[in-house]
Amino acid sequence: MTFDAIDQKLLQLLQNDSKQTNKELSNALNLSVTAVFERIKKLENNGVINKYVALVKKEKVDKSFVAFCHIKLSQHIQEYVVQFEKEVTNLTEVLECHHISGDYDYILKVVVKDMEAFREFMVEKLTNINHIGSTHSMFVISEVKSTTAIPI
Amino acid sequence: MTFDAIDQKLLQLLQNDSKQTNKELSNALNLSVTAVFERIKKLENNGVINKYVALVKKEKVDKSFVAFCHIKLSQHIQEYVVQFEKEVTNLTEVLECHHISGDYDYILKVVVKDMEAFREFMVEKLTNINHIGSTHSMFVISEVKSTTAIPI
DNA sequence: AACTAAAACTGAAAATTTTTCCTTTATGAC
DNA sequence: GTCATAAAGGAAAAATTTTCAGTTTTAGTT
Repeated sequence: MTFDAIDQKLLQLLQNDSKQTNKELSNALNLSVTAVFERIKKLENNGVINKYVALVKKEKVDKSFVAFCHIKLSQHIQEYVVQFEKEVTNLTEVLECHHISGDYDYILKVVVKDMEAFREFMVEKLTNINHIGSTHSMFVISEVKSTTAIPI
Repeated sequence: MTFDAIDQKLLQLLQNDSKQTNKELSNALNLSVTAVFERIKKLENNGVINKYVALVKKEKVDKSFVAFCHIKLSQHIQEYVVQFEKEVTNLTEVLECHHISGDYDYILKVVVKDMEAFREFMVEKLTNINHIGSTHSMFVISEVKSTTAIPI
């Protein structure tokens, strides 16, 4: 699909606050409520808007510790790759897993309570997955920026 | 604040789909609509729920290229740190910036159109920021898992 | 320039949801 | 048992979403 300037603005607004009413959006965009409604539905139907979610502040739910883990597989057999990706996806502590270029195969973003919980996660969950060759972890000292808003 | 099992379930539900009506949530939780409403308001007021956002599929807005950039500052003077963090925060292509332990000072998640756009981003924006010592980029080959839902 | 079809817009009405208000229930302290 | 507090439920009110019918705009064709 194709976006005009209004769609772009609308996506920006919704990426920052999806609880705005169509009336508020219609004011911001100088459109009628119905026009806003229809544009949003179109963006949803075309899969541009994927889902709507509540973002939880991790400190408030006692998950303040964030780490990035690099992982290398022992061998790059397809079977191993598929199994690793499946198992890592099932770990709720792993918010993100990306297959990347470079020295390591994957980078994971892991969220847990504290360093001790991270140790447990590594020992009991992550390294229990088969075919992991080596890992290298980096700990987040402070979160400088974190947004879900894709530039549009 | 303190969470009971219902709050936890509620947060899980809202982290996965914030567009569910209170009636749907009340069914899932075996509660009245009002009770759900009040629990949500409490979670919002206590800052547990930070915001509600629309998640956009990056492929649909022509931002399919994701890279992680490691950055080392030339010197760790506070002034340099503050300035770097401020400037990097203003770059819309940078969705995340974390100050981390390890060989590098920061890790960034960058979203752009393609490799060519990434090159431009590096040359014209990122390395224009003062006090950057060195960088090292890793490109995402495939996104194995990506969620905003913190385990609760 | 006039015509047509499609897309986008508008305002009003209908349907649904959110929010308020008041009553009831459960829990723990005295 | 009584009181105080917190959580829950139901019903009504307020607000929002969604539908609908009709109009305007746009783009392409003749």
